[in-house]
Amino acid sequence: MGRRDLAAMITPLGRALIAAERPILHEHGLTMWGYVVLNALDGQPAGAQATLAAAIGADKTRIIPVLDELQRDGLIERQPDPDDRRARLVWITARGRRVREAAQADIQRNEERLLARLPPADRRAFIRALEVLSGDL
Amino acid sequence: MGRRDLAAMITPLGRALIAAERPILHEHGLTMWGYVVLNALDGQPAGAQATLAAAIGADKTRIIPVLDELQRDGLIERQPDPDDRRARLVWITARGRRVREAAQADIQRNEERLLARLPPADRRAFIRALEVLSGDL
DNA sequence: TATTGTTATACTCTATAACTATA
DNA sequence: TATAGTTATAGAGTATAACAATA
Repeated sequence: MGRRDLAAMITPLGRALIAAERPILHEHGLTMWGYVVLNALDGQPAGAQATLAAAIGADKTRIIPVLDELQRDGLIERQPDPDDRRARLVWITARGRRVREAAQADIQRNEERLLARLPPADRRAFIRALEVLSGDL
Repeated sequence: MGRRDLAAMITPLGRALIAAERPILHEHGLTMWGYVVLNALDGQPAGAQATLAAAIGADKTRIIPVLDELQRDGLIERQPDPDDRRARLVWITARGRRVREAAQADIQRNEERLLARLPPADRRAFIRALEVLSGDL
């Protein structure tokens, strides 16, 4: 009898990680999609909403309520593109960066507790493998 | 700048694996849930539907159409439990076992192509880590 | 009264279609 | 005519509520 299917191991693990993230994000006043958007915007120059949607693999209609909320909370800003007034440029604010970093610190602290169950070498190899395999999806 | 979040790497990877499985399962006449059910039943003694649902983390109502279809295709059988006639015992048939094994062989063959991108040591460590981390979810 | 399996209903998430304003 | 953003609608997937049979 061989190994279990990768998907059968990875999918529940991903689900568990998401479930663990949810309350942490909530403490920082973020939704999952809000956090994804902040991660995509941080370190990037201002771009159009369509560009952002494509970058995170979401429908353009999907992110609109997310952007509305992030803007209301002062974590991002939006402004019509002077070169093409159909488009709206989006960028992260200083406050958005701080919130994103604080949330990520808490999330990764929690993930470290899970990773602690692995021997150090396996743990480093696991991260390396994930970086490779999730490289170009 | 540190590593990416585990969930941010694992979730898209899981999604990609599921997407790759779908057409393979279709060739074997299986749905994703049907395959999950066959995997849960194989090697197990006949049990009640509620037990099965709990084992795969699904709602008891969720699996009913799945069981109907698997039974129609002769991959499982159902019979009222003589000791508690409210319950219906479910078990996999010989044909169900053959279909499950054939599907899994194709699925894992495909997964191996993905894993081939990793150095052999990392690849073994990755599987080991997944087995550990997905152990008790 | 509680539980198994079932069906019917409601809810959540996501994608598609339709609208506006610009190009 | 086509495209960016938006809104409204519809679809898929899932969970919740209600029911019949049995305990």
